[in-house]
Amino acid sequence: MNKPLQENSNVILTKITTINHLKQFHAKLIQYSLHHQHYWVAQLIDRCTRLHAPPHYASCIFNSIHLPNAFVFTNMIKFYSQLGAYSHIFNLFDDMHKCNIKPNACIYPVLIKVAGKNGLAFHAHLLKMSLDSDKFIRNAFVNVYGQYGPIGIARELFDEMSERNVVDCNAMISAYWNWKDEFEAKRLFDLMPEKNVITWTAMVSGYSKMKDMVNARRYFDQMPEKSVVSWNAMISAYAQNGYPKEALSLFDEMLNVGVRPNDTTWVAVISSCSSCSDPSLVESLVKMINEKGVNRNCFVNTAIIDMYAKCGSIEMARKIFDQLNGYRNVVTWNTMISAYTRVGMLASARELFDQMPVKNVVSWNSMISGYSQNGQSSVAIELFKEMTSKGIMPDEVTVVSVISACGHLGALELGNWVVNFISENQIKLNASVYNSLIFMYSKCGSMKDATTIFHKMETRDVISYNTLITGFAAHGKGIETTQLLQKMKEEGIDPDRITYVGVLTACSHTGLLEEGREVFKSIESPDIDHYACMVDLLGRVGKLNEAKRVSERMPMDPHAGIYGSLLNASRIHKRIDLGEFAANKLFELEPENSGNYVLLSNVYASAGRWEDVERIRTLMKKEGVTKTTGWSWMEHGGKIHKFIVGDQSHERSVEIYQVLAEMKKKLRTAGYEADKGNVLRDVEEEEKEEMVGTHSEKLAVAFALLVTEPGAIIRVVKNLRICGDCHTAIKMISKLEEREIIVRDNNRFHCFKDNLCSCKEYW
DNA sequence: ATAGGGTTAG
Repeated sequence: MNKPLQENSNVILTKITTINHLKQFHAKLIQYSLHHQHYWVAQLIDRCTRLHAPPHYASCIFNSIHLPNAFVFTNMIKFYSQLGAYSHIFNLFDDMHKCNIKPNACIYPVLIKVAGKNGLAFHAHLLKMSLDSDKFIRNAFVNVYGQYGPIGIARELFDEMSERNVVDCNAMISAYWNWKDEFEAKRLFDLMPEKNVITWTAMVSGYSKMKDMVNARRYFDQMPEKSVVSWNAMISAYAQNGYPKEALSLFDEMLNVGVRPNDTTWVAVISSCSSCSDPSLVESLVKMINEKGVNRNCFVNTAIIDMYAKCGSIEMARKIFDQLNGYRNVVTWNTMISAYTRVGMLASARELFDQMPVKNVVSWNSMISGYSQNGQSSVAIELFKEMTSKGIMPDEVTVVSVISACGHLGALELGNWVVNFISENQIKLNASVYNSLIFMYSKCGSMKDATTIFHKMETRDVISYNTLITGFAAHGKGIETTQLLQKMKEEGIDPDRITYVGVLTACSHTGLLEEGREVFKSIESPDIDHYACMVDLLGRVGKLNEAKRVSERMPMDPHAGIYGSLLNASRIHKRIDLGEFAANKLFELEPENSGNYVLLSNVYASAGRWEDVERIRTLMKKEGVTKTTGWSWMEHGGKIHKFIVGDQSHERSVEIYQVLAEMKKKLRTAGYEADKGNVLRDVEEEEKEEMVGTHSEKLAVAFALLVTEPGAIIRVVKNLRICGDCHTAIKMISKLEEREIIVRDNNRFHCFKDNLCSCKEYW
């Protein structure tokens, strides 16, 4: 019965389309005692490869045979090659030698593919064994060099071939596309005497890679015949280049002409659906998947998890994730981790991260960027340090997140360490890396370095411009931002809404009224943030009535930012009536934000109305509103130091309080008197409680004074809300000790020198 | 075939 079964085996095997079928078939083989035969074991393993069965299942089948032959070994190697499990493959190769099994020719292409970046060494090895003349092996090498480079060698091997068939030409075309050589790919395509469906599909995927949708579609439409793979290539082209709707409609067309989708099609379709963020679309797709009995391999399941996570149901995503126990790969884990970090559920993400059996660089990146994007920059940096200490090689994505985290913290020393690390380890510098560097340098106060990086770039994109513009805005350089706006238009880069927020903010902080008006007029459809910038600009230059009019006449409902600007302007220009109006609006919009009470009392203080200041203070106490305190951060010696009100936790606390006391003494002697009106001021209480209630920013400043040499620049970073007396204090210190002090107060820089502060308008 | 990155904010 063995013989006829083998003859029909192809028919039987192609009917196995799910892992459950495979298991049933395996049971049948055991029933007929055929499960020890080389032929059937090899076929089963091949099915495992095609169906993406879990590794333990395949290795269980493999281990059930006593002495595998070349066929079984080859298929098992193919299985591992799909998983990228290189160590397993080389172990199997060694085992073959130990068992004295001569590898047959068809194993070499598999091994060469797997050898990947080590292809060169492997090539030399095969040359020594004089195996390089085999045409399959040559073709495999064209593929390997085409993929990993140098492409010149691929071309040499291709040229040396005595006769080149379609398969060889296809390999070469794919190689050109891989190196984005559109010209050579097209030339070879035009030269080819005969082309097959694979040739045409390679052109579709090639143009898709270049994001050239017009040509991709042109070749797709011109194809004499289309396979499922051709349809997949075109659907994926749409999916990967940001046209999910087109991908889905092409999928409909595919179904209409009667082409049966395979696993790959489903993955592309599901991921298109993820980008549409349309829950009803998700429901109908899931229904279709269930009705059609789609083989839910690991890829399909992972795509489904991602789809649920991106379309709002993180619980559903987690439910499927839990059901896949034992059928997950590293991407499945990463998908779930990113699902959590995207919505800020860092604890859940971290739990999975710590639990996952195998991590890759993406796992680390997801977690690091998760922390960085959710305001936990220092944790991001900690995790990065852990990563490098474990010898895991960061890539360009890692450094982008870490540099951005350094920027948020103002951690310049650490940032420079990362820059050094990048050049030492030859990490690729792409636009994102450059952009993150521009961000970091401008956040750390060095517009010079930021500008240098900006000019170093070969091509700048809208984010490069936005980042630099925002940097100049924070440094009170208005003219520079309008010039950059001009320059980017000349370079053919369209400004977006963030560009305009940056330029308008800069105009506002520099008092460039007319320029700001011009810029605002040039915005096609200004959104609420642009209106907020205009209100801010008008308010700061003293045109308070016009500012209020703009807020009333704009086409959308004002948000807190608008009233915040009005309130701030009222403080600067001592307009009690408008201040009260804006504050009342803010109390309605943000009842939980205690900062608004403080702002209103500052308005009263600016006009010397101390009874009202006192009234607000009592009101705050009565309503149980407490000022939320934040940490102040600074960087010294590559380490981040943080301080909070009444902090005694710093290892140098005693010295810090001594410096603080000296600072006060000096200020007293110099005739400094505290600004009476500032509700944040607690000088008397501090003295009563022996400075336990000291503000975090004062502690940070004291620490900075302690650790830096006189005359050096002090860099105080992050969350420094330097108000009234602290501001005066720093100004006095800079004069007394002849130091330049740079202080960052959220997004603004204040340079204290010679009793001057370069950001005066802010106060 | 599925996963990860850079810019805004009173």
